[in-house]
Amino acid sequence: MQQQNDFFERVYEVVRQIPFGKVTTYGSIAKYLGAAKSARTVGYAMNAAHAKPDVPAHRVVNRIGLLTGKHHFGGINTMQQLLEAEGHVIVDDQIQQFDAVFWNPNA
DNA sequence: ACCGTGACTGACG
DNA sequence: ACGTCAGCCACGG
Repeated sequence: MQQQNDFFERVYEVVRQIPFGKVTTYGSIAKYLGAAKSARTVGYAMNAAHAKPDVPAHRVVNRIGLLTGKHHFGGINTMQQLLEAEGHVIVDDQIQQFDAVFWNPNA
């Protein structure tokens, strides 16, 4: 029963495994943790991930590649800039070619 | 212990 | 195709 240990730590561990230039979704992480219905909780965990430099929270977006959590970064454009620095193309706060850069932790 | 909030998602009309 | 509603889990007050 380590699964009920720190839910947040579980999330961070998955996020750290996201390869450079790739992104994933809250739902995929939740599913990987065995709590597919806890996508919102994953997002909440990311809120606390701000204190974890090893957790690239900017690589985590919602299911359509929208930077819903960008406001939680230092600056409104911080998340977008970080993603662009990794080669992503963002238009209207949405990652273009999202399917091509999506990384599924379950796979 | 109860209620409200939230970086979500899927289903319905 | 688009907008709206409800469910879900964890945390703070």
